[in-house]
Amino acid sequence: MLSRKAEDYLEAILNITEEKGHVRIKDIATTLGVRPPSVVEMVNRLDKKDMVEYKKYDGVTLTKDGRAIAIVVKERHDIIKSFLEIINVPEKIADLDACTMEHELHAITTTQIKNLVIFVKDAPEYPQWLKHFEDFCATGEHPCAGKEPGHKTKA
Amino acid sequence: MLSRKAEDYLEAILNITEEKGHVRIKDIATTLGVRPPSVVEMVNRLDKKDMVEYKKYDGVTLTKDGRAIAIVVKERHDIIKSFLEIINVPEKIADLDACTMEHELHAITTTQIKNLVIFVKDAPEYPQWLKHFEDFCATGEHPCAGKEPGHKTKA
DNA sequence: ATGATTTGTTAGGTTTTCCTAAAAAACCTA
DNA sequence: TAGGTTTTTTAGGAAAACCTAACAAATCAT
Repeated sequence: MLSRKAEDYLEAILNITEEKGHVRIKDIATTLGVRPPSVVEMVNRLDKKDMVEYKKYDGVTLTKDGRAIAIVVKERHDIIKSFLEIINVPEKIADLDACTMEHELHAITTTQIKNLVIFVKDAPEYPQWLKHFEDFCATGEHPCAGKEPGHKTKA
Repeated sequence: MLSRKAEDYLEAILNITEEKGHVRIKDIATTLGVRPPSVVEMVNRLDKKDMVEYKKYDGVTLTKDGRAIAIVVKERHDIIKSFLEIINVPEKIADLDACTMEHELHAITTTQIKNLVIFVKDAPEYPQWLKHFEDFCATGEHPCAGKEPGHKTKA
């Protein structure tokens, strides 16, 4: 198993690869907000674990394994970010917090968040409950409170 | 600022205090799945930061500051766990993953998750959309698909 | 093509968090 | 209370991430 940080590096390498085609130590350092020597150290470790191929003074490339992990992490990131945006967390904060949550969640949890995202995005129309949720966030009142017969707190 | 781990220790100490009244090194070790020397080390550090009071061979107690932090973390934990259970993550997994998520989320994110939880729990009745979500998880089909006029993917 | 600049690497050091093994204190029980 | 058990503490060490400072390689521009 890789550490969170190792996963972060792989994800960054994937992103840079997709954006620029080839990955320099400096790019990784900038992306992750660390200094070049830290990158060299981690890249060496990832190389030892066959997650990247790395030759001194040359670029870094993901191996099949490394790429697979990077893609999984990135997908988790996107799903979590989508979920956060659904509940009206601003985009930038959603992106940041997705970075925190993208590691170490149980597969079932990720699946359920994913289900919720798809449930909302594939809905025939913009869901009523989300409109209600927005109202609720704004006013603290249930838009449909008092209209219903039963008035229990949860099932 | 405290590290995640430091927060975990404070939370554990709070929980043990509430359950047992007084906190032994061994209890913390068992709760967190670490060895006693690790606990002694951390407790010393927390003592230096005035988060706990600790006297050798005697118990550990939270200071006002330590208690305040522990309570915040625990509340976040409970909110996140509630949210996960709403989207049908099993209780034990929800509890575990809440441990991961309870640190380092932006205040806005926590607030929005909290809003969602309250929105559901305070609803006049068990929400229709959650029933639909459950159906969707089971079948992969929107219960109301095809019934609506507009058929767009999201707003 | 050589000197300056940028980029990358090495060396050495720090902090956090964990560990094992061994010593010390506290505790129980006969 | 003496002996044995449990708990706690100390000592010493390891791994993961990070850093700065200094050196080396590569690149660029005249």
